[in-house]
Amino acid sequence: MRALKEEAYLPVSKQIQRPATPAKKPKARTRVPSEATLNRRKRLMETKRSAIMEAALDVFSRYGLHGTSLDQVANQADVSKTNLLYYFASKEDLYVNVLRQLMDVWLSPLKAFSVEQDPVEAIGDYLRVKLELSRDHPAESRLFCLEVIQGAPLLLGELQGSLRDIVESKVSVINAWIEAGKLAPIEAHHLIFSLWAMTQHYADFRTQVEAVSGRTLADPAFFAETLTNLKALVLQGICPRN
Amino acid sequence: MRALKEEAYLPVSKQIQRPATPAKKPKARTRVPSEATLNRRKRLMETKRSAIMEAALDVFSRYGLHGTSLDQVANQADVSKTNLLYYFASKEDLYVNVLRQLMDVWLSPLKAFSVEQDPVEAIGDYLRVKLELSRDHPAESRLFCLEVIQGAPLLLGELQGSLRDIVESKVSVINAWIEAGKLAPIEAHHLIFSLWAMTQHYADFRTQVEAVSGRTLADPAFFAETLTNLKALVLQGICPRN
DNA sequence: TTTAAGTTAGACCATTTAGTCTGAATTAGA
DNA sequence: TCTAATTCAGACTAAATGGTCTAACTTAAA
Repeated sequence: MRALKEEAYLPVSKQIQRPATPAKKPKARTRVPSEATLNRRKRLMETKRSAIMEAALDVFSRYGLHGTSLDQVANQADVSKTNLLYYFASKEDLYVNVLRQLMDVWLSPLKAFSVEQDPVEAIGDYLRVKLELSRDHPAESRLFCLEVIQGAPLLLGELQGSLRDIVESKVSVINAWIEAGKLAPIEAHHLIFSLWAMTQHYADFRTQVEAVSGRTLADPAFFAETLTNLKALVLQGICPRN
Repeated sequence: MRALKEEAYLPVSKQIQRPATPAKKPKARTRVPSEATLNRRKRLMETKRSAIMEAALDVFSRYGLHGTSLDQVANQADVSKTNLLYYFASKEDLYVNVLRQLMDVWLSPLKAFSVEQDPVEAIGDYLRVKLELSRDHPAESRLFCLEVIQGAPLLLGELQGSLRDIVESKVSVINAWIEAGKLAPIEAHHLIFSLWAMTQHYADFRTQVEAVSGRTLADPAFFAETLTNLKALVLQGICPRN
């Protein structure tokens, strides 16, 4: 939601404002807005910007980049197309911005893993948090999936960079757990992939899950049942113990 | 690949051929093609039809329905656009045909489950077969995923019908295994969802898997490693035994 | 050779849609 | 009140594209 490079996103007119020389001709009474004013303005615009991006996320995640028109997004955001293009240079620009914002939300839960934790608890928590994301942010999950399926042309850098880095660091954590005898030996990458797959499945394949089982994560009982079963599967497996 | 209602797909000109009265005026020397001729023709056309559908699958799975143009498909299939539209009434028609064909391939492995089998073996085999599908038919996996993500407007009937039926019957099998003490108690639907998710992940998120791990299922060593780990995870879980 | 189906290139049309431009209305700070 | 940023409706352009149509060419069976 945050984490954007200051005014990088502001419309051109805004960007070139505030000349380098603070007050060239103070006596001339040319309107030089105060800091406070600029900040308020900035906040307002950021709010609207966010609203547009939220609408875009919703529509893009349902119809894909090419299946979505700017008019659709503008309608959904309750904004004129002209105004939309005042905030974003192009459809691709909007799409990229939505995707980048998404990555932040999407990858943060993994960062929680640390060697000091009890692995059973850590992984149980991770399943819960990811499943909550699937329940509360299905659009993010689906759009991410859509993008990756199509080769992630716009995210490849992120995937090979920050994602890969964070995964590697967590692989180390998992390996440490295994060496300490707290976890059965398993290749950590595959464990992570499986955790992702199992939890995101309930968002991405929600239609199929609902068609087959008649239920969704929105149903609290189903959510609890799902979490319990995923934990049992991952932690205990399906072969009876003793 | 098969299973289409006889001539249902043939171009109009073909369909209204062969008048009900077999040989109204035999002496008139009007060309009435022999059975053999018609069959050969039909085979040839079916081959070409398949080639077009294969090309379509490839392109659709990469760019989605809306991201794909008929020209792209025609080029990929090495056929003129006119010819393509001679075989398929419209882009949607082509798309639907590709999807339907896909479902057959996609759902067959699950049918193998039966109560008589040893569950460990059956589920291990299932993981292997599904992982092979992810390796050998990634386009099918991705297109299916794309369609389901977007609400499966064209497959919803199938999902609620034949898919649901087959899942229910396999749920019974799994429950029987559990009651026989051969499997730890787990909700069968979730087990099935997890098996799907874990295996298809390697096709659908192949880009991400490759970005993070640097490897794909095309690498035999990676395939074997993946299968071993998925089996271990599902069967034994990650908590150390004894 | 004749014929009909299959095939093609390419012109063509209609629609959608990304993006531009204009001119006016609105808002809010100075 | 005055000004500049913001917002809007709507006309407009340019490109892409689904789909039609035609006229010619190919193929293979009769």
